[in-house]
Amino acid sequence: MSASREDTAARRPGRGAEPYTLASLVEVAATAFLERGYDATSMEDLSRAAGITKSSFYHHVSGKEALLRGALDRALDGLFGVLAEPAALEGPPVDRLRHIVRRQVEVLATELPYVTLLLRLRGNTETERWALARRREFDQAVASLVREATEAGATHPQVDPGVAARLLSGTVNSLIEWYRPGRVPVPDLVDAVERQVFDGLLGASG
Amino acid sequence: MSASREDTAARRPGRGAEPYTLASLVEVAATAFLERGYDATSMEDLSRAAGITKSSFYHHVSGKEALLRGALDRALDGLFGVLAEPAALEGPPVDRLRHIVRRQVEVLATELPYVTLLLRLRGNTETERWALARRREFDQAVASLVREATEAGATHPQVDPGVAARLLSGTVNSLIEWYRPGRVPVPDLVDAVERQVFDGLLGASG
DNA sequence: GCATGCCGAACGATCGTTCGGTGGGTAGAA
DNA sequence: TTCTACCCACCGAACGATCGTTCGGCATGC
Repeated sequence: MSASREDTAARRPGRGAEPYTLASLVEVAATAFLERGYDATSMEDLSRAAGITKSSFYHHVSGKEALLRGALDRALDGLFGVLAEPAALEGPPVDRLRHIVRRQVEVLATELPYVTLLLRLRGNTETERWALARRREFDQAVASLVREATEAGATHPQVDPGVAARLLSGTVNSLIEWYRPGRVPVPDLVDAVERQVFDGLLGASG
Repeated sequence: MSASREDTAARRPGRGAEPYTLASLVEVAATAFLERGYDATSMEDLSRAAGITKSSFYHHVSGKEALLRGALDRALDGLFGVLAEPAALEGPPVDRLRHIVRRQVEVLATELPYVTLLLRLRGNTETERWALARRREFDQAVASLVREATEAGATHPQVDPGVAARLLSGTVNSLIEWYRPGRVPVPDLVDAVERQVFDGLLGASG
């Protein structure tokens, strides 16, 4: 019975506004980090974006690193969720790779601020290094698939599979540098990236 | 006779070590920025990397932003130098594009720390916004070439040329995320990127 | 009356930058 | 050669500003 505290979670604050949940503040933070960068964004900036003072902001969040951690968690959950999908686990390597690339583009577009934060990490703190390690796991899963596809004779034999995998990831991840919601429809983006990655600029399936 | 001061320029310091030129300190700084990021790198870090104290460091450099400016200048000079080469100005659009991509990879590999700094800018200061504007010029020159190639019927007609150009730049620029000198021979890298960009993973030229 | 959301003020730490001084080497006069 | 004046790379210490974070108090609603 002493655990009845959880039932009253997500209570409204005094005024009629929406409550400041951790997730909502992580969203605010990630959006700000996307524009100015993590280091260059102060807690003053974040609290102002949330509409409260800096000290009030600390009433809801334990610190700056917790916001980073929350955002990175969300990004990594999205990416690893793709790897767990049935179409990413069954079938010929090339088809599985194709599915992962398409879904990864969707995740990048949908979770843009979070994934951007993940891809810009430098590994300066323990939290950053932990996230970088998990991100490396994801990249290595994709690299393994590229290697399998190469061994199956589906790709350029002249290009080192490791290098090819890095260029593949680089192409997909470069979306964060220019894509912004609403400009290009996500389905069009998915198709464009798939063509560019598998067929190149010149095109093979004429 | 009061102008004879210039003749004694580039004099050696007391000890037999090499002098601290602006270019040499920019190199030290860019290397440090590459690892930890610009904001996260302190002047204390830089001076320690140069082997002198922070105050001595300021004897040779006017400030942190001057180091950034120097590094960005070097990166932009390298990139625009590629655009000025004869092979980038004459011939069919696709051939010119191919040459630019190949040379751009070489510049990225050769000037890695400087270009990395350029590609990670957020536009927080006036200097950063100036460099971003010049970088946009470069990207637009490449985008125009992609558009020309598309109009000549050399590329996928289904993909928007603007998106294709961004993916192209993204693929090339993603090198800074993983390439480090000595791991992969530059000529191999150039070939791999060219194939990936123009023919894709699957390959078109049998 | 008590918990909770909010705030102003201030904390210590660290940042980029400045300043006064010092020591060794050099050039010029004796 | 010796003396002297100067220059310049170098340094320790401290500056003001800003950072992330903490604390004590005020108001509101159950």
